[in-house]
Amino acid sequence: MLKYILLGFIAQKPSTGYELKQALDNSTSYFWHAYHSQVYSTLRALEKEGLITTQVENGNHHLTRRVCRITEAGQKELLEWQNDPLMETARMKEDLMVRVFFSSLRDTPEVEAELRMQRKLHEQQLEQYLNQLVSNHRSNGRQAAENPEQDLEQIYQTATLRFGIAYERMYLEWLDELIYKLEMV
Amino acid sequence: MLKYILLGFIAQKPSTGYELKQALDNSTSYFWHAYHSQVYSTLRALEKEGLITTQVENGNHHLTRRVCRITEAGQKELLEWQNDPLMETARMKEDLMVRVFFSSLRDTPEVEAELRMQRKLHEQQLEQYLNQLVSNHRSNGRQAAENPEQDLEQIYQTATLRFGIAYERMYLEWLDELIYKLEMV
DNA sequence: GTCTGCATGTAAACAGTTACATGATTGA
DNA sequence: TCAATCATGTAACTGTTTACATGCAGAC
Repeated sequence: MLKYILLGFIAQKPSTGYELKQALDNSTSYFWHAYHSQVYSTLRALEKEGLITTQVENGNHHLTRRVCRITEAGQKELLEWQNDPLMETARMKEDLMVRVFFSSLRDTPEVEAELRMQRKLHEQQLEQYLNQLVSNHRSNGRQAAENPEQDLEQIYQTATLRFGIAYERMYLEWLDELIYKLEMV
Repeated sequence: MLKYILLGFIAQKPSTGYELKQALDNSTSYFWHAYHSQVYSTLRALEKEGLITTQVENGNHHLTRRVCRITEAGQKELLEWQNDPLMETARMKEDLMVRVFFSSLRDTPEVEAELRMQRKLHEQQLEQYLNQLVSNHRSNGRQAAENPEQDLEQIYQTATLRFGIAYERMYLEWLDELIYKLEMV
């Protein structure tokens, strides 16, 4: 999957591995994550497949940046992937659920403490996403609907961010309900 | 993580790989999934680590079942894992979000069709979880609160199932909202 | 006799994480 | 001078998926 994410970003504009890692952290972190090591090795694989070309450029001073550009084959591959609809749902992997599921032998106060810790983390996550939504809104307002394609890009990118927000809100509600129930026991 | 899930189940009662795979499908599928191949290879690793012992038993006829039992070391390991609280949130990986994020160049009707397909799948998922909730409720009612530990087990297992349900509901709402927005464009 | 369920595994490939490794620039 | 940011990569390991592989029992 990372392959298509990188291809998607590079199709929008030529980028370096470092920039792609930043893009991942800033705009896809609420539905996909990767370490820089995986970014670089996937880029290498993409180049080997002929889907991108890379070129070392000397920026200011002697900073070396390797810029990746999409090839025609890469564009074709991206289109094919986009036109091949998903027929399954993603399988979730949620560490905390595993822990909760097997918590009956643990001391309830310790479980509660863990849940409260998670609550704090998810609260922070939510706040961060909300800030991002506001700043996206501002920058979108500025350069308003120049063409319909840009409009769609905004719709889709906002939609995924809204998913992250909805997820965090659901998570917080779930945590609160469980913490409440445990307090009653 | 699968390691601890298997250890958790085996701690509850000795089980075969086949039974564990079934337990995974029936009761943890909404937060963790594994193929039978991974179950068997993880069991092998667990045995090598001395956390479980396995024993081939002949059931009826000559069906061979390899029953896994937790060792003292295994119990210790499980406890240690339980007492070491999670300090991070799980990183989500959601294939559909990746597709939506990069959908601005696709034909909107095709995106809508894909979203409707996903809607159907998530609806089915939700229905299945709701049925499970009802049947859990029934079997819990029957053998009511004999001891507080069993009570807790019910609370925790119902909580994780409720998480699955809340997730699917949130997902459906999100899909509906996006489909609606795309229809307006 | 064919399909489903029970029951067990191996092997290869792919994806993802952690640790190792380096070095320049900028600002406090 | 110390920390942060920019910038790139490799190596080893672990986790996950897909495909291969087998065989019995019972129902239809």
